[in-house]
Formats: sequence, structure tokens, C-alpha cells
Amino acid sequence: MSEEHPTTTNPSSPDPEPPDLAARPARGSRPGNGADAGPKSERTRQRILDAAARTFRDKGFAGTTLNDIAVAARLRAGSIYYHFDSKERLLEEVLDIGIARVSAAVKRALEALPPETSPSDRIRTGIEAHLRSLLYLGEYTSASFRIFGQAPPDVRTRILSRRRAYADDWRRMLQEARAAGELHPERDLALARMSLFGALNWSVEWYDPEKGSLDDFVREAAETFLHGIVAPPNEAAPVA
Amino acid sequence: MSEEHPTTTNPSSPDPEPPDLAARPARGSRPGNGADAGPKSERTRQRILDAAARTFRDKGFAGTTLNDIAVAARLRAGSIYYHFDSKERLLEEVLDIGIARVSAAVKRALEALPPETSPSDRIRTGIEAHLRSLLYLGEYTSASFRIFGQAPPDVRTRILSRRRAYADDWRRMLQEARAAGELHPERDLALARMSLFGALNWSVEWYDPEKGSLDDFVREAAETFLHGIVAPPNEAAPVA
DNA sequence: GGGGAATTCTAGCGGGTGTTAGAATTTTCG
DNA sequence: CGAAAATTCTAACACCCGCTAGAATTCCCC
Repeated sequence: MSEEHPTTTNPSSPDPEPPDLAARPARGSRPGNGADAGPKSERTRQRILDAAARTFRDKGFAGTTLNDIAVAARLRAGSIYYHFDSKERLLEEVLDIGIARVSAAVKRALEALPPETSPSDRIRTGIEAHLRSLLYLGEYTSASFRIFGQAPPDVRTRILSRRRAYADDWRRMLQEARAAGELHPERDLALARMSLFGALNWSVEWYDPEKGSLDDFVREAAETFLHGIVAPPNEAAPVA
Repeated sequence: MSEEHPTTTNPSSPDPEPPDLAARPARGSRPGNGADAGPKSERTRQRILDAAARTFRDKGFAGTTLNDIAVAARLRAGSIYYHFDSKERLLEEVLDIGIARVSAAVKRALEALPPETSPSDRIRTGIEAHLRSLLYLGEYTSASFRIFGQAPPDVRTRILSRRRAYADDWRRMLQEARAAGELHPERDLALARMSLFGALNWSVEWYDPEKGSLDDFVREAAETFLHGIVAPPNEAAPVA
């Protein structure tokens, strides 16, 4: 008993899935001939990853059972080990894919801007892309930020380089804005960056897509970070 | 073996401990005469709570073993049950104390202000008090924010009223500032409040007390939230 | 359709979990 | 001091965990 969860027949994974990233390490223990695995195995592998991302995000790493993941992926817990070496490795890949996706999404958004875009407008675009990646079907990204702090130390260190690279992108954006004289000169940029991350990633916990369009939300979030909440002192009276 | 952890003889709990709050539920299963328990039991109870707060904060709820807590509190796992009914109840009390402490700290800081203080300055003071409570010996508070999302549903709902009350305090502060015309008129206050919480509580994960004074930190954090990072358009050139 | 590889399942191992009963110890206080 | 109450420890329970070996099944392709 207690098997056969209905789960309303999950519609698999409607994730966009950037094709180039999320480099698969091509497990060695496959009894393969030379060629890579067929596409059948690949799909269940994805199902497991999707289930893991969702479950890890919802229940945390230690709070998630391999059986939880197996149920969500519609197979038995033992079968997971055909595709992944351990629970830790599964986590590691989820975290990795998560950052790879935000990172790529932000980079893509920035490259789509006209080259004369001002640094602060680039920051605005980055914020919006980050949020979209987090809130719109972004199970991997949200998982990545939510449970990174719960990951075992060795997993954390193995993921760290990618995370640092993403952090560097933001560091650079902020420094360029400051160099262009667009930022308040005595702002602490490290604090600002971390505050931004905190504010954005926390939105996963409370954002409700039914209470307003995502477009409005990301716009407003960027505005709040860039200009704060206080009204400018000497400006025309509020409209209306 | 594996007992007798040295642990460098923890100096117990140097926490400030607001005396009135953190209402103890006075476990019923004590074989007592009418009177309440002696102070001896009370001190080990505190030791367990302190150990639980620290351990929960560091390793998460599911990741924490009752034995972890017992070791940190210098007793055996079974003994915890003399003071607490279950691991969940222990978590519940830690979470509860955590919010009670920030809430009280912020309230105290606001009441110490001169009555003519402007609403936005009150917000500034609230931010600083919240941060201090979080970062300065605030094991309960930091635990409360870090692991609330990992708590079992029934624990969460039981804690929710206190959390909502604290959120309401902030809602009120922001609304008063807006009513006084001090805020940018079209800012979404709910979004602003949640962003603030996200930014502040995330600081637990990265703030390093060795890289600068806490006073400077909290001041700068408040400034960043109130005014954003972008320099005002038409103002005198930066000093220097 | 049949044969061999690829994939999944079954069943279980060793270990650690929260929890409990009752014995052993410490504290308290007449 | 000594007895009763309060506190802690010991030992075990039932259960679930991550993980594995090998049997059972499914898939792919000629």
C-alpha cells in the first residue's frame, strides 16, 4: 500500500531547457558500447531531474527522500541509481543546472540590448531576467537558490565556481554603473549586490502569479532596487 | 566512543533573553505537586533550546538529529524528552522565540525614538534593529528566518500568527510613510516589504563581522533600501 | 518476431532516526 | 543523613533511510 500515488498525472516537464548548457557528465558505469545512450533513457533521466528539482526545492535536501523523488518521477527508488550515482550527485546536478540557467538567461537578455544601453538600464534588464528565470517555470533555478545552503560541503564547493562566476557578472555590472557615475558614490556595492540577491531570491517564497502580471512584477522590483522607496526630495508633485 | 565531545566548553548562552516573551507552555506530564519546576531544570531547558537554535540554524530541521542537539547541550538524546514533547515542538519553540525577539527588539527601538521622528526615519530605525537582532548573537532569530520554510506544515501554521503580527508592524510603518508623502507614490508596498525581508534575512548567510563594524553595516543597508543605488539625477556633484 | 542489450523492479542490508519505558542517578529538603 | 521527587541515562522498539545485487522486464534493431 501507499504506492500508486495519483498525483493528478504530472504533465512531465514543461521547462524550456536551454540545449547547450547543463553539461551531462556521461556516467562511466554504463555497460555501453562506444556510442552514447539512447534517447529513451535520457527522458527518464530528465523526469528524475525534474522531480528532484521540484522536491528538493519544496522539502529541502535532507527532508527529501529518494522515494519522494521516485514517486514524482513515476518509478521505484532503486531505479534512480541506474541514472545517478547518489543522492548527493543528483542534488549537485540540480544545483548546477539551476545556476547555469539563470546565468544563461541573464547573459542572453543583456546581449539582446542595444550596445548604447546605459549601465543602470543593463542592471534593470539583468534583474528582470533573473526574476523571470526564477519565477517562470524555473524549478531548477529556484531550487538552486533555496537549498544551496543545505547542501553538503563537498557539493557546495563543487558548485561554487559556477556560482562565483555568476556573482562576478553582477559585480561587473555594478562596477560599470559606478564608473559611469550613475550610482550613488558611497554605496557599498558588495552589500547592494547581496541585498539584491536576497530580495530577488526570496520572491520565490511569496510571489503569487495570480496577483498580477509577471511583467509588472519584475519591472517594479527592479525599480525598487534602483531607486529605493523614498520619494526624491525636490521634484514635481506626484501626478494625479 | 564518539561521546565526550570537547566542544571547547561552550559558554552556555550569552543571549540577551527578553524576560517577558517566549511564553513557556508548562508541560503537563511533569509529576509535580502544584508548584512549578525548580530553576535547575530551567537551565538545562535553556541549554537544549540554545543548542537546538544553533543546530537547526546550521543544519536545517530535517538535517538536524536529536543527538546533534543533545551533544551540543551536553546530555543524551533521550533526556531531551523530559523537557520537550517532540522534535517538532522543540523547533516550534525556537521559531517562536526567534520572531518574538526581533519583534520585541524592533518595537523597543521604535519606542525609544522621539515622537516627532519622521516615518521614513522610523523605517530606518526598524531596519537597523531588525538587522542587529539577526546578526548580533541572534541565534534564535536567524534560525527562525532560515528554517521557517523547512518546518512541517502544522508547525508553520502554529507559528504563523506571530509572524503575521510582525509583518503587520512593517506594513503599518510603510503605510504611514506613504501617508506622510515620504515614499515614491507608485511603489508597491507589499513588494517593497517582501524585498526588504529578503534582503535583510539573507544577510545572515553572508555577513562577516570581521569585515567592518555592524553599525556601519546596518546604516548602509537601511540607506540602500530607502534610496536605492542610483544617484539622484539633479543634485550637486559628489563631494571630494 | 526474436535475441541481446538497456532499463526497471524486487528484496533486502546495514545503519541511523525519533521516541519510549524503566532503571540509575542526582537534587532537594525535612 | 535519608527518603522522596526531579532529572538523566540506558537500552531498546519500530521504522525509514540511502544504497546494492540480481532477477524480471522492456526496449531496440536486425
